[in-house]
Amino acid sequence: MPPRSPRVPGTGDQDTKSARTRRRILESAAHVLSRRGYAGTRMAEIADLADLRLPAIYYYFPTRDAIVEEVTITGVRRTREHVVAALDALDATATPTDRICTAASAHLEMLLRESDFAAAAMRNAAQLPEELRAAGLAEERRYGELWRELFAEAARAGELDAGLDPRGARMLVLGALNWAPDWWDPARGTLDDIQETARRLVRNALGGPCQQF
Amino acid sequence: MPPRSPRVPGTGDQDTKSARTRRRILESAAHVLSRRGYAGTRMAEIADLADLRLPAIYYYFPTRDAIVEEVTITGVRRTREHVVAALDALDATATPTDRICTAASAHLEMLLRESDFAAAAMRNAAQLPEELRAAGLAEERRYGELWRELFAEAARAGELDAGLDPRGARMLVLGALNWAPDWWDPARGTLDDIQETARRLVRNALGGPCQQF
DNA sequence: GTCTATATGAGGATAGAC
DNA sequence: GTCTATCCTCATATAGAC
Repeated sequence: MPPRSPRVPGTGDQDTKSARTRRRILESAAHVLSRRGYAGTRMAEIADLADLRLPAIYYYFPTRDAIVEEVTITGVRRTREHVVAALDALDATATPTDRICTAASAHLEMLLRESDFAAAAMRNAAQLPEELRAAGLAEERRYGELWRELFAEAARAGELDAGLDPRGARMLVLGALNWAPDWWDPARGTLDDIQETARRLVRNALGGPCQQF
Repeated sequence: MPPRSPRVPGTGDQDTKSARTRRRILESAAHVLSRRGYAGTRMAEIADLADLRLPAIYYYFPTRDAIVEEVTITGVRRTREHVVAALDALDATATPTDRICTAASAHLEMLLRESDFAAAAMRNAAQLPEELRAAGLAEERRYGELWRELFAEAARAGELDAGLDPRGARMLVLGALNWAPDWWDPARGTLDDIQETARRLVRNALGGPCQQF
């Protein structure tokens, strides 16, 4: 019998062997998915990475799409949780601009270091077949809402250049971050470097009243 | 015998029926490729779109990969040509910042309106198998060089925030643009609107000495 | 020269017996 | 959990038709 969903919703699975194997499958799938895209993701490659024989996967998941669905939804959820945690850790004196920069930094961290899940989710959303895309929609909306709110706060505070369309600006910023897995090379610069550059670039970009200091 | 390469290298094909059909195949392939990704691109879907029976494609191209290769290389080349043309049309008084904004605007135009080729090339570069990626490398490098030079000019002129890593900034900007096909919806705003937002966002982002005016 | 109908064969997801 | 079998989808080959 495949392991059931975790009893404590936010906490993750128990640590039985079965739960570990299931996790290993998902991690492998996330890895493959993030580099090969939806259609290029082969069960055999997932199995290899997870160090399993292919049919064993069917003990844990009914279909390939079920794996993809769980990976993408998890990717978005974890990213949101990570970003929320980073925002919550901010001082109450942080400005809306600070909050956007912090969110960008956390988003990038998730994408580049924490988890293939995030990369798999963000990079493939547009390529998923209709049913799968629909399954992830609620989670995506929730994360989108977070960013919409961040930009809305900045706009209200007069920290968002009034010449910018908020939606366009928000999507361009997220695109800049989401594209990073394509070119970022840990050998050419630390994660910290690129986060620093991203924060600075974003801070400039929002460009309310002159930001240089 | 399949039609030979055009006699006049820079000029594109003649307008024989054969040349038109060949073009139709490439356009269909670009369309499919840009939405489905490399592995998801089916010959049958290309054939449908091109209004041909599948085997007819093999009269024009030896393999699926040959089509993908031509689409991606063409996509990058056309984008570069379009951007170069936009830059050449600029006044001699244009600043390095103006030039970057113009390039960004032209890049976006290519991606969103001019051509599925551009979207197919940019969105799939990372997913291509080794041989295909190698085939497009020269063209990609050439386009990359153009952007590197644009940023270098800005840096020399003191128009690039000294706190920004030039490579990181450049790649983040390009990512912002390349992601646009994922979310831009012509029904929600004109191309002009998003170009305007992109130009403004980029101008802010580079953020040399204060840019507000 | 420009294509169509049909065949082949590989690779791949899934089923079922062990 | 594994091994083997099935069945399907797909790129590509072959043999012509017009």
